[in-house]
Amino acid sequence: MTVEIDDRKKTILRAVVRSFILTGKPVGSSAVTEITGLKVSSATIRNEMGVLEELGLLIQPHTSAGRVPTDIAYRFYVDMLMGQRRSSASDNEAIEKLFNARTREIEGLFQEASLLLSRLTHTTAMVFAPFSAADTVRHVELVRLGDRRVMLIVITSKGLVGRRLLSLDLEVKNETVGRVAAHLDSAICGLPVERAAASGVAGKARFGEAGRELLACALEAVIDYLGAIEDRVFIGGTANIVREMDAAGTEWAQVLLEAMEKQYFILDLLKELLRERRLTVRIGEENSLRELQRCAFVGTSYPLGSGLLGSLGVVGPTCMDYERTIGMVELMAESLGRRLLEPED
Amino acid sequence: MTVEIDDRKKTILRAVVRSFILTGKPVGSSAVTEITGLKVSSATIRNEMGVLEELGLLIQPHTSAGRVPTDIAYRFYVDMLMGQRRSSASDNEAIEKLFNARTREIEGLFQEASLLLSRLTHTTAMVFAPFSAADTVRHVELVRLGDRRVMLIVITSKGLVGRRLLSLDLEVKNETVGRVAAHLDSAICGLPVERAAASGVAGKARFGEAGRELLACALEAVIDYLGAIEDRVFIGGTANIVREMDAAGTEWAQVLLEAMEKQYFILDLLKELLRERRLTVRIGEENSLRELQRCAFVGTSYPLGSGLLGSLGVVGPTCMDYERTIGMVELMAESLGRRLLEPED
DNA sequence: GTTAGCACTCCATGCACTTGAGTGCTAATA
DNA sequence: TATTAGCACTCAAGTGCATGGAGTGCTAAC
Repeated sequence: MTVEIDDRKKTILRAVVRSFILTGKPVGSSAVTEITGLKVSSATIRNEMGVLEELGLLIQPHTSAGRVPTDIAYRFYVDMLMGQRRSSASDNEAIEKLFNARTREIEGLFQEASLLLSRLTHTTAMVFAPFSAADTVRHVELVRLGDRRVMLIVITSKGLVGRRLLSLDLEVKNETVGRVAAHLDSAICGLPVERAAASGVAGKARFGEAGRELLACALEAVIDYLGAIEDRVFIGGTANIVREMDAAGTEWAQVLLEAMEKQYFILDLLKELLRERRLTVRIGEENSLRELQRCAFVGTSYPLGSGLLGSLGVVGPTCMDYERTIGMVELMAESLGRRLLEPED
Repeated sequence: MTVEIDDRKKTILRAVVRSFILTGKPVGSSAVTEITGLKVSSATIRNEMGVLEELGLLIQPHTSAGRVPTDIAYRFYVDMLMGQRRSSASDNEAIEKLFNARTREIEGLFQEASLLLSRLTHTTAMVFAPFSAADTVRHVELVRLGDRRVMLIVITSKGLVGRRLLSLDLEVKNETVGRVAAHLDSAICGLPVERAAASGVAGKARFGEAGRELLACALEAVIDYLGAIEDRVFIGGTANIVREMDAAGTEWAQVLLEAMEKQYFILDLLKELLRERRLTVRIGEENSLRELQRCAFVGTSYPLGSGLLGSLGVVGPTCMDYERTIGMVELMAESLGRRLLEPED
């Protein structure tokens, strides 16, 4: 049962995978002879390819066609046959350019990272930035927008900002809003979440009915914000789904696009990477998400500062250029991490 | 030259448009007879359709096929033939449900509005929220994230929040960051943008070299933020592009998806709506954006509070259900506006 | 173990043919 | 003068069939 995969078989398999990735067409025995330069006839190659088919590494779309790699073959290729991870100087340059702007909004940075990664790899890229576990409140601000409408802004000790729109039953005056804000700010600043609730309501007697409503409402929203994990996913290059997937039909592309739009769906995948802490390649049915079982996923994690990790990855066709894609993902993770950390760390 | 479009021609045109929207197939003369119930033979209908074709309202895909409406026909339909704008009770309910949550992050509100609108209309929806013209600074906060990394947070009088990541050349201590923040906050709070720059740098002598660098850097970022118009576009339902456009080829869908990803591209379109201040329908080549010239666009504006306007719209195939789409867009604009304004306004 | 040779399979292409939907035209009709 | 029945015509789409070619599997010889 245990058939040895000798060097020649490896050479042949490598040739089939590379050729198929390049052309997208089934690879015949004579093509393999040509590519590999092996000093054997196509008949010998055919025999070998027959064995590889029995091993489940190759399949024929139909009897008289060339061979196509299976998911297992891609896995074998990535694990054993792949060459050096590639990234060209111009890619490096593009990434450098992205990161050397001195000041920039961080959301924009992640978004552009995902767009650039998708462009460089011709896939759909996603960058996950877990902003969870914000421990204490640094500043609370209330902004009156109308008689019954107030905006709450929370800044946490980690520099996260939350906004909530509060709709009140009673009208509040500008002055009341200011007093409630000051009270709230001084009452709960620096406190851990679990104690904020109790401290906030203390001293509420000082306010009128409208003020008390605002205070309760704002406090609820603060706790809600702190409790909710504000994880953000940035997705770029969704257009590439259509380009790469037209072979598999438009229906398929649509399903994938919908999955991308429901970001929480992708979230689990990216969270797993945080646990893995190293480059991960999932090919075809290795993906637990059904939507991705016809795709390949390449992802890794990156340091986000303060010991936290983020993750990023791309989704593309199983016949992607693994060397390049893996190289790009690693390069982007490294560059992004470097940008977010102090040089000294 | 001026051929009268009499009632019968209108009836026929209406039937062709409705049938084509429903089935997507060219409409023949006998089908029109059946739909309209006109007491004339199909030959008469043929004659009339011939005239409508000469007028540029109908075309035949090929000689022996039925007729298909042109963009001009859709325009005529929307202007003259369309029935009541439709919106069902269940649609109303879905929108109500979206808006009756008491507290909610405003970004999330816009995002979900675009998703819901896209689902209800089977199109790609976009909601534009112009947060520009933030006049004064309400609060400035600096958060130290590392030795040379500080996050700047700006809150404006309108409740907008800006974040910028500052990378410094010199190391700063926590205490310095706090002092600089306090100085900056008291110096520029409440000032209009144009005076913030001058006031901020005053008194910088109090700080050490690192502090002065931080101050300069932060001030620059504040001004940058206030100057930059933080307009946001929320897009939902991009998957529908693929579903609706498969007839027109995948290449087309890809172009449109890319345009959606470059949001600034869509921005001009949505900004125009702010000037129009009423429901706008652009069919096919009426769209100035080349990417949309095979689509129809339906959009309108909505009140954002403080006299500001936002806009929203959908992009779909020219053969969309105009009654329903227009109804939905209007309903959503109205509901969103109502949610954002005080009931009293 | 390798190879040449050959029969075989199956896809793709092109061609001829049919079918059906729908038109345009014309001459008769109300 | 508007309408209509009738008919010839057009064209897309589907079907059946022959052909070529790419590629395989098998076998017998090396």
